[in-house]
Amino acid sequence: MTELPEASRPLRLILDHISTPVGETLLLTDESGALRAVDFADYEARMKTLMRRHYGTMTVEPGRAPNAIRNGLERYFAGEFWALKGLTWKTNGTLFQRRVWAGLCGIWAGQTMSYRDLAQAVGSPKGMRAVGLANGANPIAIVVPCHRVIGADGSLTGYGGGLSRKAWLLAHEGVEIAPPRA
Amino acid sequence: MTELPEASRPLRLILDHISTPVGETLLLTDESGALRAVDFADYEARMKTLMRRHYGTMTVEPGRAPNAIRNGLERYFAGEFWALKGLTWKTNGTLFQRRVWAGLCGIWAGQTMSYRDLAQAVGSPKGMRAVGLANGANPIAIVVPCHRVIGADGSLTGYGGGLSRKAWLLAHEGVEIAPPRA
DNA sequence: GCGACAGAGTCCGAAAACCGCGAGACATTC
DNA sequence: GAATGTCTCGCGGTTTTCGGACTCTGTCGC
Repeated sequence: MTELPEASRPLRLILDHISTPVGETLLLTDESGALRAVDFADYEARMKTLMRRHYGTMTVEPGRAPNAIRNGLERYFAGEFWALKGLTWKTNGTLFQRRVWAGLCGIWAGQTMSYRDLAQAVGSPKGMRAVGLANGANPIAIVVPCHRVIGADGSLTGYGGGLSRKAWLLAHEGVEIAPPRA
Repeated sequence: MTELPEASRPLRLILDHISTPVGETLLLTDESGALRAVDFADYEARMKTLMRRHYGTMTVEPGRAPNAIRNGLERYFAGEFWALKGLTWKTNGTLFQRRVWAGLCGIWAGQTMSYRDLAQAVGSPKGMRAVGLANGANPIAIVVPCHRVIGADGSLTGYGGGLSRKAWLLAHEGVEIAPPRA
């Protein structure tokens, strides 16, 4: 992981919870109010290792995320999908990861994209598998919509928070997906 | 956020219902107003898997089909069989399937054809069974009259929406069919 | 640093299963 | 003997399934 100049002082993060239709969800924000992570409560351990990889040492204390962020998520779950567009978030991944995550933000609610096509879009036509990895390393679930990437054949194929959540989110956005293979 | 090229946007479909003498019926139309599927409400699941096979992922939202289509079907059920001739529909099957479906449209109301003869007509003299499959995969019931194909011995033999509907439709069109059993 | 390895994928080919049928071979019924 | 019924097989296009090969990147161990 590249080190960034800010490393001088450990990052101070604030941990908040909200409850959503897909379960208790964690919000990690920094002192400037920017979103640093969104993940599901049952994956808290993974989120923390991810944060540590990206930011080295840091402090985490319980608190309340800015209202803009809490409201944005609530409105998303109420059906106003565009409410996530304006949220400010920061990540610290590799160049390739940032490209992928940026690409994700180009997929609107109700759309999907295959790993292959996303790989092509970010300039690594054959890197669909790598895109899968970068996707899985996305720290900001839901807001950076990694759940909108599916297999080239239209199957769900995988999601860090569990396939059922991915299915729920896509259905919520009005996308028809093949049933989980019977 | 970087501008990313065209995420392949899934097909947007509109789902409408009409009630007919053979039961509640589903109409699926696309944004251009073309018919993409007609099926019976109690077979909705099958219709969706069929759509998914043909179009991959898609979004489906309730709405109203164009009046031309609704009226066409109503007039058909009122006895004006030719009212379906002008409707525009689109399908996405294999070459063979398209040939079969095109062949179906050559059978007028009041006529029937055997699977064998239809197979011959589309250039696969021995492919009567394959014709049966293609027939069953016809997404646009009634409008593409797959119900007008019957066994070589004049029996009904099969229909995706149930034999009773096939019998009703043929009777409605004035075709005499041997009674189911004696 | 360097190298091995795993992973939220995809394409390809082959084989098998699936059927909305037909025809031929027989058995059974008047 | 015809008429009717059951059975078996051949037919041909799709779909599904299964392996295998190929690909690119981040991580971890040395």
